[in-house]
Amino acid sequence: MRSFASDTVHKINQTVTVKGWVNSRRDHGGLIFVDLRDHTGVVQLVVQPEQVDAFKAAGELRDEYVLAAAGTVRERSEELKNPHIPTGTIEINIDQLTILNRSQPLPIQIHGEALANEDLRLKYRFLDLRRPKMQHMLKKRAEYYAVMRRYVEQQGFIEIATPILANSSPEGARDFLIPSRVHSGKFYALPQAPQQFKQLLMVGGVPRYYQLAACFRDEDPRADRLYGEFYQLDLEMSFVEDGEEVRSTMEPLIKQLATDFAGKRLMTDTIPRIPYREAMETYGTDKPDLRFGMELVELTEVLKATEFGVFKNAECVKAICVKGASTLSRSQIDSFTDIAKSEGAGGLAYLTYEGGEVKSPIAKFLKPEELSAIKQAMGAADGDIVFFGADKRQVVNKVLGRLRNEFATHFNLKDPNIIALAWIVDFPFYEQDDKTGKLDFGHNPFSMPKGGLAALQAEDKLGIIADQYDMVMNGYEICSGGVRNHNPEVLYEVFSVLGFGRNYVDARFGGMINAFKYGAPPHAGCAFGIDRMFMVLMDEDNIREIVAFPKNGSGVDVMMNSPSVVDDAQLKELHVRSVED
RNA sequence: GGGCUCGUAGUGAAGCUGGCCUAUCACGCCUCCCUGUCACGGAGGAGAUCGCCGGUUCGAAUCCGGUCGGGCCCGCCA
Repeated sequence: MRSFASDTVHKINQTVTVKGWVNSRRDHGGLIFVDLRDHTGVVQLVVQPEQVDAFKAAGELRDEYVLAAAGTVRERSEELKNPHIPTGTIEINIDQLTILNRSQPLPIQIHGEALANEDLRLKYRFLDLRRPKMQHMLKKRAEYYAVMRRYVEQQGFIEIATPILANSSPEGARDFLIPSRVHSGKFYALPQAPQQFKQLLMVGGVPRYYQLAACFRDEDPRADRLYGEFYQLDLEMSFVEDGEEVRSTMEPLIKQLATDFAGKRLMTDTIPRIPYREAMETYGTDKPDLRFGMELVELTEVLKATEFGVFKNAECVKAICVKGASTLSRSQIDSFTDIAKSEGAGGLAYLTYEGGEVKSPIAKFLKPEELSAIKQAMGAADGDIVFFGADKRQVVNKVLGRLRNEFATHFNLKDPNIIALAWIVDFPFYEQDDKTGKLDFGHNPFSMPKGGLAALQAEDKLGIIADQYDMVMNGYEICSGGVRNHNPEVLYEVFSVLGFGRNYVDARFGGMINAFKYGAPPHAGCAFGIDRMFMVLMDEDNIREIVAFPKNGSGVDVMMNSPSVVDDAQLKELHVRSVED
């Protein structure tokens, strides 16, 4: 009967068979130790020369050889116990040892601290996955899925699969296209999200739908964004007209994941709802990390009479107070200045509070009453530095928002044991392009404008609010959702504001809008980015660390060599011309 | 598409203000020794045209330009 490594500790004086990989071999000439590793851990095998065949086989072992070993579990004498491993109190005296398979010398080291380049790890992912940390990740991920499924099913959601071969959706991300063999010149697209299908399920009478849905987007990746494919916990509820119902339905799950599942503390038990504009003004971003304060403080009024040109000529002046920042060296401040410039700032003005006075290259340009008003508004004390942003409002928010984040990292304010959650609500329905001045959808064209048809008639289109909400976890957007627009007339109008006629809408979204004409119930939902949320819960800052087989940053699977060229015959069958043409 | 950054034995690092680099160290690999190790130890050995191409120079891992590849970021991600 086969035993796992970790179980053998409970089987003293029993005969066991263990199977696994050679973690290490210590050959003392007349006595050979083998650390055998399986998914449960490591156990020490002892091979004596008296067991002639086993001893001979043990002599041939190398790292990562695969073996089956049978023998008797013995308690080690006190001085031989190893407190560093869970099975260190026992060892297995081996009678029989079979080499099941051999391994070439490893291209990457899989134990120890020094990790190979990520690209090499991905090429040899099957070896990388043998590392205990990766084994733990895989197991934990399965548990994570189970927790989510259990919760949503308790809430009455039922899982329904939606098509993978779907339709191109021109308004969103770049599609992955699949040429149709049967219909020459036509294409399927892999779904960017099951958005339209899940809304159709609502029309189809499903009260609550969920799916651990694969989503496909051909956009350049980031550290927190996979290339190509990722998973969402996708949900939709019918007869819901208030997004609050969706938010309050899902909150307990996320809290449970943060606490019971990930073993962290919640920053606040009540999850704040922060309007988009407030988030932008207070944190300079719509995905604020709320584990720390350092909020943006408006100083435009305080400094409206200033004669300091940089502030005087700016549309907006704001600042953040960085506690204890006076320890920063000049060159460190310079590097933060570079960051500010990279976000569009002209420079980075600051006031240092030290020894009861203000030190700064700009202090002499400010009147004493201005300096004291700033100090008071910022709540600055000795040891702090106040950093300013003075520019167009949008630029100031962006620069200070970025700096807030960078300073928090620098001063270790991001406590990994805390999860800070927030709902960002009331997104603008439309946004204006900086350069072209053209209006476009801010978020999701399928969400309901607050106030419905009447609101869309408003003169100020930028003031129209979408019933749309995101959940933010420690500075990462982990969920996006909305109350959907289930009214065909309102939906046509939403596009009409941008100059798109009915024909346009019918052509692109005909499947869905047609359905809405046959008694669509009001509905709302959301989708959680499973991979990204898991990354945050597992304390990783690279999303590829928590995926078994991710593509690299160029969208290449370096292990399987995809994408790859295909035969001309295949292309011909799909009515696709080869690249040479 | 753009910006920044990295590329040195199988792996991870050092060297990189040009010459003493005939490129250093650790892990791994090979041979031999070793009966209580646990990342065993000991002796010896192999293994690198310093990503690639070009330039500057008496001389380039080192400086410059280009190129390829990785990473991070911007754009993009309804």
